Amino acid sequence: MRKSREEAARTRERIIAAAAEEFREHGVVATGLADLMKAAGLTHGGFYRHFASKDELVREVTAATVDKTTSLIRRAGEKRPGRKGLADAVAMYLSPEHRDNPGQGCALAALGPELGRADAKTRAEAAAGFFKLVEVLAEHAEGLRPEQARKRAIAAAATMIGAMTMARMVKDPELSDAILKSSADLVVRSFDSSS
Amino acid sequence: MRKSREEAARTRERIIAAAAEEFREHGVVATGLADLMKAAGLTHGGFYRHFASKDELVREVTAATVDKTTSLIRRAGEKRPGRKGLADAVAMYLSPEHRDNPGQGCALAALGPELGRADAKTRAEAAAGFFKLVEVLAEHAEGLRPEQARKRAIAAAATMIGAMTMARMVKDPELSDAILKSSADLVVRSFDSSS
DNA sequence: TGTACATCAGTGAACGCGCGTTCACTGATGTAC
DNA sequence: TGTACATCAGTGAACGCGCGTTCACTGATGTAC
Repeated sequence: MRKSREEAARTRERIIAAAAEEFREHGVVATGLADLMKAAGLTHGGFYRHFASKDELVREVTAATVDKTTSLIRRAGEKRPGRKGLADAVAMYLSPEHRDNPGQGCALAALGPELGRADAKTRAEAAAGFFKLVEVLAEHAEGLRPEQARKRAIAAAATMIGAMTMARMVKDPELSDAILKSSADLVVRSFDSSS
Repeated sequence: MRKSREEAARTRERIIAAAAEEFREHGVVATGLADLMKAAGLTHGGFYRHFASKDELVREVTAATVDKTTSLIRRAGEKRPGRKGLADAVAMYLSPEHRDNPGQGCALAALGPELGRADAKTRAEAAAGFFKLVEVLAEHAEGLRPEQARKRAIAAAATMIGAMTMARMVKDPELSDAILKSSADLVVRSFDSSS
């Protein structure tokens, strides 16, 4: 039954990918290893050939997903220069598509408080992801001192994450859309140097 | 062993209070009924004399806690008129004390994504709580049309909840404080009519 | 290059444990006359 | 107001179940000569 190293490495990635989706969709604690291994097309016994514990998997998933989300946001913001790029990036994050597909989206919005209760390494990965998102946003703050840009970007990132979480919680589509729209407006406005 | 009706009613409240703290501190799924009943000074067998299921308790806890948080914020904002009252309310919500005591604080910040995955009634209670918070904030928006005030208040509430969640996740005290401070600044600024 | 042996990815059963829920029991409280 | 009986709040043991983790086993892959 032994598989080649390449194949084993691919299996490991498959487990991480399946876990990333299941965790973001149902929560970390609510997702069992058996469910998640089945989603990866395996039986649960093989899990420990790849990870020392569920916590280790959570750590790896957190690191992988926050990086991926940040890259997507960065790329969305690079298509047009300056404030327009910012608006594009924010619109992508605060889109109905992102709201309706938590399994593919931002881990900070899907798992926020749970990551806050995770072990130190996982929390550190999550925190690093948050500040990477902050950096991406800060790059779009033209005409502000770097220090000021960073402050605005921190608040903007918090707004985006809170808005996505609340938009998912509110079932009424009109109200949920309003949360996304109002928050996107605030984020873009928040980088104006005037106020 | 039978207890009087009054005492039984007090017991019920004690269970809700204990659950409210345990849920917000450790998460709903991660909190067992036995733990929570012990925290209320009872054995776990008596739980079902008061609630039909864990889900029913979650629903009641959600309704009770979001109401309580909103009242606290409202009261904090009533001490001084207008924009100053807003600043007071926001400062209370985004305080290090609130961050360091999730068990006593806002359920939306402590349980956000988990409430989004809860059953319809619980989610509705949580959503109602969110919009009550929005109303409280909107009351402080002087000089804005009601429609505009509501939009700003929605984004402000999302910012507050996201900021609290991230501030709890980020362990470095300086960075965590910066999240609270930057976000509080944004929320207060966001009600300026100029921009 | 071919052969013999060690390794180990993945399977599936099993481990102890804690989960939400049920139940028989207790005895104080509530109700009916 | 006093008595007899029904009710039911709370206890503690037990239910089946799924959890994270372990383990014996398999057979293909990797390694050594």
